[in-house]
Amino acid sequence: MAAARGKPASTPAVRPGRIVAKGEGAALSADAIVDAALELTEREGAGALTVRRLGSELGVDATAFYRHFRDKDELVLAVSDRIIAMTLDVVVESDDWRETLRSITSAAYVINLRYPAVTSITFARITGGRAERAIVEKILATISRAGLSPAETALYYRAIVDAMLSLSGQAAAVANLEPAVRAKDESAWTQIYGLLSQSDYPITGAHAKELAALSEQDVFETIIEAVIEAIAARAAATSPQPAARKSRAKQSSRREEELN
Amino acid sequence: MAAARGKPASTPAVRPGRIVAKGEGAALSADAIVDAALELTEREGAGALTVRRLGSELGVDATAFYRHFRDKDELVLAVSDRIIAMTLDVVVESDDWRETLRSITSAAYVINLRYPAVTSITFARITGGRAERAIVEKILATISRAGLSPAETALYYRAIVDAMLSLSGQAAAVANLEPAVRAKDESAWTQIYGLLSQSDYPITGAHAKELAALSEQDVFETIIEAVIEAIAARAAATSPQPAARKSRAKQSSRREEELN
DNA sequence: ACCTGAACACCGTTCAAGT
DNA sequence: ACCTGAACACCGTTCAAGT
Repeated sequence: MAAARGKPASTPAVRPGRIVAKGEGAALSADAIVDAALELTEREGAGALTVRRLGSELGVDATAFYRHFRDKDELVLAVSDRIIAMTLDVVVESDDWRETLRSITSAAYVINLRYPAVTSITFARITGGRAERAIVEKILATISRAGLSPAETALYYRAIVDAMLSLSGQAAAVANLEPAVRAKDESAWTQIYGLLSQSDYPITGAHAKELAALSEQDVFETIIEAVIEAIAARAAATSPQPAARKSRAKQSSRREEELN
Repeated sequence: MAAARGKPASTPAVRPGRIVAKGEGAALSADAIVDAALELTEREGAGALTVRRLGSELGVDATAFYRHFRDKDELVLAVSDRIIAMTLDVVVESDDWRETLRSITSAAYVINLRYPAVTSITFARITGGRAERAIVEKILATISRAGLSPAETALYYRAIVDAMLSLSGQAAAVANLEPAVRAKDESAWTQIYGLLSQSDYPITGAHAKELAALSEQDVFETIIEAVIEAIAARAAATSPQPAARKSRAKQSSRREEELN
């Protein structure tokens, strides 16, 4: 809608010629397209992420896109890698590997939900890009500090990452729903499950209020915490220093350093 | 392709008239459309689940569909509820609430993956249907047996269900990829991450072989097991009978009955 | 009461043509 | 070297018309 070719009426001081309405005068490039895709999808939601819409946003024909990306899939993976880069930017490293994992996973969750249109398409994909390689190395290095075997380190790496990505994907899918559909689903615990016959669904009835009160982020953190605890339990069970066994209780992160 | 109107050449003994090629002569109905959607999507994959394709499969005009469902979303939720019913059919109840949760979650995972096209659309949705209400009641009843407070029962219900659904959705999204794209992504641990510079990505290099060897189902079970252990740990920490504290070690399921 | 079929407003993508 | 624009083969959905 904004800068469609042929009606630049609302744009003041339009220069003549072919490449007129291009935002800020930047030349079309892969990076400029990724920028526009991020900005457009955050501003207008999942429905706006089309090749045609991107073209009109950048003031070029829709098909100019194919000069810079093989197809839409390649663009979406590039955008995803940029989102991972943003995640890495806000991660806080800690001496405690548990705290570092919490920082990485919650940063990923929050930032993925700023871009649900992209997240819902890429949460089961591999970008292979620079940021993805960096976050893989960082998560593996963090889990390695717990002291598991290589096979268990790999298994729990995947457990953490798949939980983080799949729950982000699920929350993103909810965010992408049309508002009316989303409202219907979100009110289910009070509007559907809260009104069921107590004799047919007694346990549901007994928990409907508590279920309605939960936030998606609480659930996310509960699952991540369960996986972190599983790593700690495995580490304690296989630790070469039996003295470290009783680190179950909360201690100051100073004390944890000895384990890393 | 199969029973498209106008070329019933391959179908023998075709009756004349308007409602000719309708499969098995059954009248068009919501149930028949759900049947056809399940069968079609399992046989031909995600791309086949369109209103037009469903019409030609059933030997009717594509838009006849709108006589029985408000829109495609309503159909997809009805199909999803049928998939939940299939899951309930294979669940094995155990005296041990942990075993019952394992049975429910792994049944859901396996059956969801038989219908990835539907699962990838519905894994973040609420059907509100009969089967969904039954599985909600069953999972809540099972977790209740662990002896948590109502608030914690609700929290861990959501943790188990969200993990189960979101990981099913992620695996389904992978299954829906075009074969070439899927093969590229699945070979990433050997083709991309296995070939990185050892000096830039030392930890990744040290774990690439182990990462490539993991199956998605192993990861699924690891996450579910972590949540089950978290429930058991909370139950042990808040148990009214301190004698039950040492139920950590594996015991015969006979003994567990006392806790339920 | 139920089904048909033309039509609408979209998609991603290809390709010959322009500059 | 890069962009244009017509065209292709699709989508979900609406609606007046048929039986």
